[in-house]
Amino acid sequence: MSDKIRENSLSYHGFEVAEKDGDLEIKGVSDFDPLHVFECGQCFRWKHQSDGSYTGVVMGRLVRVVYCKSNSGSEIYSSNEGTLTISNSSFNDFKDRWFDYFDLGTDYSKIKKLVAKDEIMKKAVAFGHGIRLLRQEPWETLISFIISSNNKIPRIMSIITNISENYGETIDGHQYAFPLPEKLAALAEDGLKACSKGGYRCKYMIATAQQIINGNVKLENLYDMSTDEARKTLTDLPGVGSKVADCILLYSGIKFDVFPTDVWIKRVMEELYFKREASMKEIREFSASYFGELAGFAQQYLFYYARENRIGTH
DNA sequence: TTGCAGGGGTCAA
DNA sequence: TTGACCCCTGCA
Repeated sequence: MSDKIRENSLSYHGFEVAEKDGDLEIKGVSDFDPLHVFECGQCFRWKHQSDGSYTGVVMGRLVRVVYCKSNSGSEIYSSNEGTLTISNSSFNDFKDRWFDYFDLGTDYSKIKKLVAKDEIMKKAVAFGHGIRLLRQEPWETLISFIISSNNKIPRIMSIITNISENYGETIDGHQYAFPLPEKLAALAEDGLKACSKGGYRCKYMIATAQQIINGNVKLENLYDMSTDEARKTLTDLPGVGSKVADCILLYSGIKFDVFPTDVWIKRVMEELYFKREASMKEIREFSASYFGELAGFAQQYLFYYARENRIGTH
C-alpha cells in the first residue's frame, strides 16, 4: 500500500489525508453516514451537535467529526465517496487510531452486497447504508455493555458520563476519559452506585474490573481465541451474559461472526423470518448458518432497521 | 401532584 | 424457567 507524504497531505491505503489547522481531512471515505454510525446502538459517547457534527471522547481524546458527501449518487451499494473531517488529529493519529477505529480497511460496499441476500436484508441494508462497525477499546466496551443490560440508551449514556466524570482523567475540565480498570476495581459499591446511578450493575463493574487488573482475564488475548472461547471467557465475567459478550466482541472489532440477540433482534427475526415465536437458541443457530462469518454485520443492519422502524412492536 | 406500569439482560434459585 | 435487580419514562 502507498504511504507517501507530499507537503501537507498523505496517501494511505487509498485515502488522501490532509492536515489543516489541526484537523484531519480524509478523502475517499465511502459507505459512511454519521447518523448511522453513531446512532445504531454500538457506541455511547458520541453526541449529535446542532450543526450536524458529532463530538465524542475516544481513547482519552475529545474530537469532533463531520462527513461531507462528494457526490449525490444514490446507489446504495456503490462507493458513494465523501470527506471525513476529524478535529484535533494528525497524520500519525490517522495511522495509529482512526484508520482502525472507523474500520476504514474494510470494504462495506462488498459486505452489503453479500449480506443483502433476501428482500428483508435488502431493505435493512438500504435503510442503514452508512453503518460502519467501530473498533472500540475492549475495556470501555466491556463496561459499557455491562451497563447496557436491562437498560435503555439515554440512561446508559448518562451512567457512562457519570462514571467518567467521577473516575476518569479530565480532558478539558468538562469532558472526561473513560476510567481505567484500576480506578473502578478500587471502588466501594455504594460510592459507585450513588454517583453513577448504575444500580445493581455497579457490583458487576467493580468485580469485572478486579478480574482484569489481577490478570485473570486478559482482553488482548480475545483476538487469538476462537469465537466460542472468546465468548466463554467473557461470560465468565460478572454481569456478562451471552448477549453482552457478543456485543463486546462485535463492537471492539474482535469477532464478526456473532449475532447479539436482544429484544429488538428477537422481534425482527420472529416477525420477518420465523413468522412465529422463536427461542434465542433457534435465532442464534439460524443466523450462524444463514449469515455465517458476516452475521455481526447483518445483525447491525437488522437492529438499526428494526429499532428505527419499531418492527415487531405492533 | 402522585403513583403505577412498562422496558430491558443477567444471575441465582 | 422464573423472579429479582434499578432507574427512568409515559400516562392515568
